[in-house]
Amino acid sequence: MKYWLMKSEPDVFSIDDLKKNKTSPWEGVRNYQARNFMRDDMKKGDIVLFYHSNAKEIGVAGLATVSKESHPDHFAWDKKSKYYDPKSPKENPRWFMVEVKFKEKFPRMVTLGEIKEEKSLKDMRLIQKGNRLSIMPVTKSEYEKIVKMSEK
DNA sequence: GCCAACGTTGGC
DNA sequence: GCCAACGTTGGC
Repeated sequence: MKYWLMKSEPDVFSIDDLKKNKTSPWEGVRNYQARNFMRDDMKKGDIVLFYHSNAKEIGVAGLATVSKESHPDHFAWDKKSKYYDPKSPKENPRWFMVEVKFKEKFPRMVTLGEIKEEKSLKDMRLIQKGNRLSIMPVTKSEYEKIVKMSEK
């Protein structure tokens, strides 16, 4: 089993939205590296740190699990979708997505500031300079540390 | 709203 | 294949 961090802008889709919907497709990823993680490496049951970016409060808001493995992002086929991409035809889809399922909302957010201050998390990809990846792998120990931080 | 750091596109 | 121009991400 693997661990992941997935970024979402809470104004668009927050941990509360996921809680309400129970499951959600992770549509709209239009970056090859992030796509490759979803398409090739994410397996059902993997755990996801749900991260709120571009918000008043930035950080890990809770947990989700992968409930459906990679399949074509059909929003790319929908001309009315903001994720429409004519370069991803049905016959040869370019973009893929997984489905995630709500697991829990942390009693309190583990903020980006706290993550930056925590020495044992200094190697997290999240806080490497210039990293804009919206989906990235997280180690087991990083995952466990963040869960622990959410508890106090 | 600003802007640094990327990633993508397209002309050559 | 190079690289300038452009678009996006995301913290502040």
